[in-house]
Amino acid sequence: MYLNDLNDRQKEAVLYNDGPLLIIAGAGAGKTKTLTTKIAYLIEEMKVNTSSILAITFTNKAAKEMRDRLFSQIGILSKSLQVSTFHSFGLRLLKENYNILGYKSNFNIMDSEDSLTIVKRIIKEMNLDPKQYNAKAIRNRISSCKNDLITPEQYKKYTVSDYEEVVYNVYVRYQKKLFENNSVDFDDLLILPIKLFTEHKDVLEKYQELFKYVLIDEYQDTNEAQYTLTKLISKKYRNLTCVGDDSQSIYSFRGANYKNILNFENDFKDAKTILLEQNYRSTSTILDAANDVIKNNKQKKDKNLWTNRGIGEKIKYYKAYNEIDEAQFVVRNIKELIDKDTPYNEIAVLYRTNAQSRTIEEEMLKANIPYRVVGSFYFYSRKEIKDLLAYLRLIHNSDDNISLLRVINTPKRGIGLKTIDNLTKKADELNISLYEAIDKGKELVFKNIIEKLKEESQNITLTELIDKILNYTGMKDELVSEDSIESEIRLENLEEFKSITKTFEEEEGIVSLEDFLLEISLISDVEEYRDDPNRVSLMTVHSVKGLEFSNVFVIGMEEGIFPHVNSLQSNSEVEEERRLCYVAITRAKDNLWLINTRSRTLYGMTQVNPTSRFIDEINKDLIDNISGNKEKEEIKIDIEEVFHQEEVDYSIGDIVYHETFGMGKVVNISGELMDVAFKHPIGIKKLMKNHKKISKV
DNA sequence: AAGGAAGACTTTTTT
DNA sequence: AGTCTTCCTT
Repeated sequence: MYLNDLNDRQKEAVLYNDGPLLIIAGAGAGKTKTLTTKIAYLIEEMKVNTSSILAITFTNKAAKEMRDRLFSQIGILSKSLQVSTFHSFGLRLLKENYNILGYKSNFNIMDSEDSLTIVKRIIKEMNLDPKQYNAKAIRNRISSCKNDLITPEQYKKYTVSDYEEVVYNVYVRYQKKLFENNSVDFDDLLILPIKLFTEHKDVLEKYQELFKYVLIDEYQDTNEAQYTLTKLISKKYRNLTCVGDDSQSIYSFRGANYKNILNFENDFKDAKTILLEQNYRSTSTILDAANDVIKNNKQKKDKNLWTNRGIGEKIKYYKAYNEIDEAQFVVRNIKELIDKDTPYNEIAVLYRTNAQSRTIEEEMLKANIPYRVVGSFYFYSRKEIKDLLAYLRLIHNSDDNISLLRVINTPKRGIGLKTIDNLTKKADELNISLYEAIDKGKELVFKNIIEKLKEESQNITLTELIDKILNYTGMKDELVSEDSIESEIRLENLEEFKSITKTFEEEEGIVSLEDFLLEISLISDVEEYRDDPNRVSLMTVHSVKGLEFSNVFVIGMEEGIFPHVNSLQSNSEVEEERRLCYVAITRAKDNLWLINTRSRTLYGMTQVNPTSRFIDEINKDLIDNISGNKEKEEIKIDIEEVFHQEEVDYSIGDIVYHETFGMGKVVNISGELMDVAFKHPIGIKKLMKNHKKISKV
């Protein structure tokens, strides 16, 4: 039976079911396979009820992957398993217990963009200088607090500066506002269940009894809130299996703490640990390169990954002239692969930042290669989609002030700032929602449209409702009459959205607006609905985790891109970038290309970046340089061209001269970078200390 | 209140 | 570079 497909270690992991178990699994060591086999074993051999099993992954993609595998292993039975991300599990708990927590059944989930809007409004309301108090920074801070389970009151105890005092006040208002809007944010999906469990022991016990077996994937990426939730739910039966790899921890910016792995044995004294070290994915060349890179990290648990797949091809390194050349090189090579009948879904292009996808996309379009950009921000963040969603939300929950403000004048209805001001005042006075406050004028016309939609929504499907929204609100007319290429794309996107709701309806039977809105807010990636394998994948290194491809191109292997500039100041952040690089390399089964450019235009500035340190860390014998034979020398020359030979020592207050920006003053120094203040309109610039363009005066 | 122009601002990663 | 903001004119 299926156990025969496993190696001894994996088998051991499947068969051990007496208490806490930690599986440390290197990349490609059959982590997911082990987990799914374990679940199959629990169900088929140990006769555990499917509803007693809780399997948690980190991303939707990973959850889908696990569901698919389980389906092929145990068939239809897998459909009744709870396999979800932490956030969607939190959502389930919230749906089942919202009243205990004081929410109404039609609560809604705010995404991070909505959160930002709220923070911006609060900053305005408090009459703060938005330059001094950056909304994004404050939102991130609030989010970190929440993920670390720090309440506003606890935060207040540690405030030392005026700035933090302000953050505290914003935090308090933010929470209040969310609650008033009957809304929760992403972080609440973790925090509220914890609150529920700690304040209502009976509820906790119910769920502990329900989920006798808990399995967590990508354990290295759990943050404090997730860890606490895990501990709470598995405390009674202690059948907790965590799988992870500290070398692949790449979410510390979200509060993930890979030390949760290192601490597992402390937290669960009788825990058993099993190491999976055989890699089934990559050639030894690729694996050696990955090991070469990761061994430069000081913080890690020692593992010895090995493979018997043979040496395979060398890693191909190419230094392009610029980012267009880089993209053309990639496309050229993809074409060659396709000519050799390589399936599209065995090819991936990986990059550090989303902004890099654009050039590749353009070249792919030109070359007529079908591709998909996997990742967030692609679809759901489009204006027309967000507008439509806001209408849906407003129909479902008219207390949702944020959505109302978004669409009350979209398309234009002649409702301006003044009207909204009056409305806000009235709503504040009477302590009612903006929607309720409407009783006259053009805004009443708007309200009537919503009322009509509300009424009609009772008897029609979601897809039909969307059609009505597009018609009644004038969204469609506006786009049709605009008659531009842009408006056409927007219309297409709306059609696409309808096909999503249709799929939703077909898969789930009839879907309520409520269920749809909650589900959709946790899914950032429209690709999850399209299952077309005949396309090349373009994605960030973060979103590729857990996937594998026969052929992998990693672009932008430059200092400042990968590792990213913002990480260069701190050792621990560079180590995280290195883990990220490790993830990128280990996605490749057979062929790996590492690519960078001599010069790159990004965000409107052309920069010349040195080759990524990660390339230098790889043993040269593993790499075949195909940029022409001048390679490494040339890279050296590049560095000499751009940087001073010797370190120049700066201190704050020094006057410097920059060839482009002129005279400036050093205002801050951190590591290899410094902030230099130049005259208006240049302002403060972050610069590399020993760049040739700068000299000390 | 709307539309357009100029100016400012941001540019890591995800649920 | 592209997007978002703000200000000015109509």
